[in-house]
Amino acid sequence: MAKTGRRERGREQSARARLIAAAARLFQERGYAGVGLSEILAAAGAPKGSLYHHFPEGKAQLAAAALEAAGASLEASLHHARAVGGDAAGMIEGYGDLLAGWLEGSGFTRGCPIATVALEQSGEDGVLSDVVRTVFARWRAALSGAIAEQGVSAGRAERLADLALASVEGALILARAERNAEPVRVIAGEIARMVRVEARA
Amino acid sequence: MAKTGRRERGREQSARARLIAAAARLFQERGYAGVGLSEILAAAGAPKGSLYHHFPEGKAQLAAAALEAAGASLEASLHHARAVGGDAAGMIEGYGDLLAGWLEGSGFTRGCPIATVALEQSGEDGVLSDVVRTVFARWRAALSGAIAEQGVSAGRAERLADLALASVEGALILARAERNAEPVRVIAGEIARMVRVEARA
DNA sequence: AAACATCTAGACCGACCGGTCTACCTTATT
DNA sequence: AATAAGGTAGACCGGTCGGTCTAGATGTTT
Repeated sequence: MAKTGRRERGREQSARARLIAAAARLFQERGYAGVGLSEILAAAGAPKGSLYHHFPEGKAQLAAAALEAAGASLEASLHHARAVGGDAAGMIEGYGDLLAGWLEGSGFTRGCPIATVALEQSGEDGVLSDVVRTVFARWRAALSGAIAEQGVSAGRAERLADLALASVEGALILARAERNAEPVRVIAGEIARMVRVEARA
Repeated sequence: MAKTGRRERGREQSARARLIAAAARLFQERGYAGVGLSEILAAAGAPKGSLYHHFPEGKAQLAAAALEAAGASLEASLHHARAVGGDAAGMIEGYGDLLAGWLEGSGFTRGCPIATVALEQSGEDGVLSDVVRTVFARWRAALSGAIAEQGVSAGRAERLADLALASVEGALILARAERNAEPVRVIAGEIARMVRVEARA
């Protein structure tokens, strides 16, 4: 009656996990439409049968799982950055540093793990749009929660969280285009400074 | 010896112009890889022969022309917003209003005309990356020039221009995901306020 | 060991991809 | 009228797309 993951006992990643990881990385680099199944399969070292066994609805379902995983991972990093940085401003700085590091470490191919796919979705419909929405909502909640705890009103905290999120997302676009991660750190620092001022007031 | 456009005498757009306009719109909505040539051709009402006559290097060359055109158009709007808004802060607010309006008017399918394509390019190579880089550089120059004219030091003006550009770009991502253009206006207003404070100081 | 569900493996499919090529139509030049 | 050039039109091509399907390997349960 066991339900999940009773096969591989910790030694290697399951095919499912490898597919998610490969898809997340490739979609992050070149977007949903820009990556074919064959490339994901090759990167994951899995045949088509495995893909359609674990994700019967195909590419879209795999992408949804990949975005969810990437979103959860970044959310965890956000909470971690806050614990390390001490306050909300430190959280924002840590967030910027983390992403700037990813960018440099990957030769400027890996920015925000969901932004590219988010922008490719034009209509409201589709699983992917839903996932994107909830991931952004969770990131914003993490940010605004931390800001509100510093004595900023809830409404103002939400605005600042939006601003922080948007600024870093935008900075990632510019940084990738210029192949220079500095703007990400600078802009995150700028917003962090702004949050510190308002928290003190 | 006439060189250009001696055919259609003002009555209709040339096939070339229609191709650029259709491509710009579709790439803006769904990215480079997400749109096929056949769709662009259908939207422009042109056959393949025309495409490859005007753009011998194919899809990439058409996309480069489309991004360039969209970039120049938005740059002009930026200068216009400044003239109307009076100062750099007004320019930023006008910029945000313009894009928020686009977003709403298109059912949240049209955000930044180059961001989606920009994010799909992972390597440094390629014509498209070059075009993206120069378009961003021109937008930043327009912004930082306006800010610097208000008595802000050149270096600081560049930082603020980066911040404004990044914030609005990021806000467009969030706004599209949520199908709500408010964040764009709010964030543009926030940055405009920030610029006003620094200009006064 | 027999039966079973789970998962891997990849051949195969029709549709569509970007790109090439030839034929033709229209206009300007002579 | 003849010729040349600029531009339009779309059939056609090999390759790749996402997706389906059958077969078999791998355990697990009885």
